[in-house]
Amino acid sequence: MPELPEVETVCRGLENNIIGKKIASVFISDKKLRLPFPKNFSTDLKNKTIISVKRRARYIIIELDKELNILVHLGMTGKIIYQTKTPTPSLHDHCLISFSDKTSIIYNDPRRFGLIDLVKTSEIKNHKMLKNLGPEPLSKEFNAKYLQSKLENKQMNIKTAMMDNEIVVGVGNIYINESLFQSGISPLKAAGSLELNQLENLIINIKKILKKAIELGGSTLRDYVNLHGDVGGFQFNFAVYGRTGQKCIVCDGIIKKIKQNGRSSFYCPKCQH
DNA sequence: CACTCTCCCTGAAAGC
DNA sequence: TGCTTTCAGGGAGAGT
Repeated sequence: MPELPEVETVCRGLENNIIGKKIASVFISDKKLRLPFPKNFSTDLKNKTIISVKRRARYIIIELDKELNILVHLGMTGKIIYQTKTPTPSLHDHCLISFSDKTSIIYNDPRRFGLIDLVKTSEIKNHKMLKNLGPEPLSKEFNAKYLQSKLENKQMNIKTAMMDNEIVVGVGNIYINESLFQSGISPLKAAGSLELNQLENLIINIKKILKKAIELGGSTLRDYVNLHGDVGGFQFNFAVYGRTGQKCIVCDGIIKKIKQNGRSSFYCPKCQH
């Protein structure tokens, strides 16, 4: 499941491989992703050149010439695969962009939770999916004072609050579970009840974990983009995620699994308070 | 306004 | 073994 580090990895891979290339042809499937493909998608893209690849939250923004941008969200199961030979669309391939040098990128997404849209440069900031997003987790803007101001008086549990994209973007289920564990904070704790130093600690751990994951993702970047379309050697050793019933790695507590707002939370009841 | 629930979707895994 | 059920989860929008 692509969380922010994976999206960042994909962006860097695209940056290294498709900048300056000219789009020769575009194929789209007849199935719709979270939203249908924009009208005239294929014809609008034809003969455009890739200028840059950027990321905002978990969205990939592929900038083209003529003030046009492809907005991509990988959802749960979306993948972008770069190929140097002419591909034929296979199962769950929903968008295939071929360049004039015969290379291509393929968007594959079995569950179709992903999203592909076309946005004018002047309209990016006001795009429905982007306009209400909070700060990037690795930015200076995401600090304890800021977080305290957003969480004060909130009764909602801290875990759910941290997954709210208006508070901070790109902190998915796995990473918030791990970050709360590293911070010794129970996912059940009311968001507004945390002390400033606890928030500081939580933020440090979120940044640390995300950075580490990006580093690991980055190290296998070449494989990811060019060969298999999956993250090969990228392994994160989770302390709590998916470890229901197993022993805590720091005390003799047993990892517990609960549901919060329809999402699984994993924590050690003995060392997270 | 604050918060929770539902839905979208397929495939892997668990249950029977 | 094979069928059925559950679960996974990002994010918008509906519901309370």
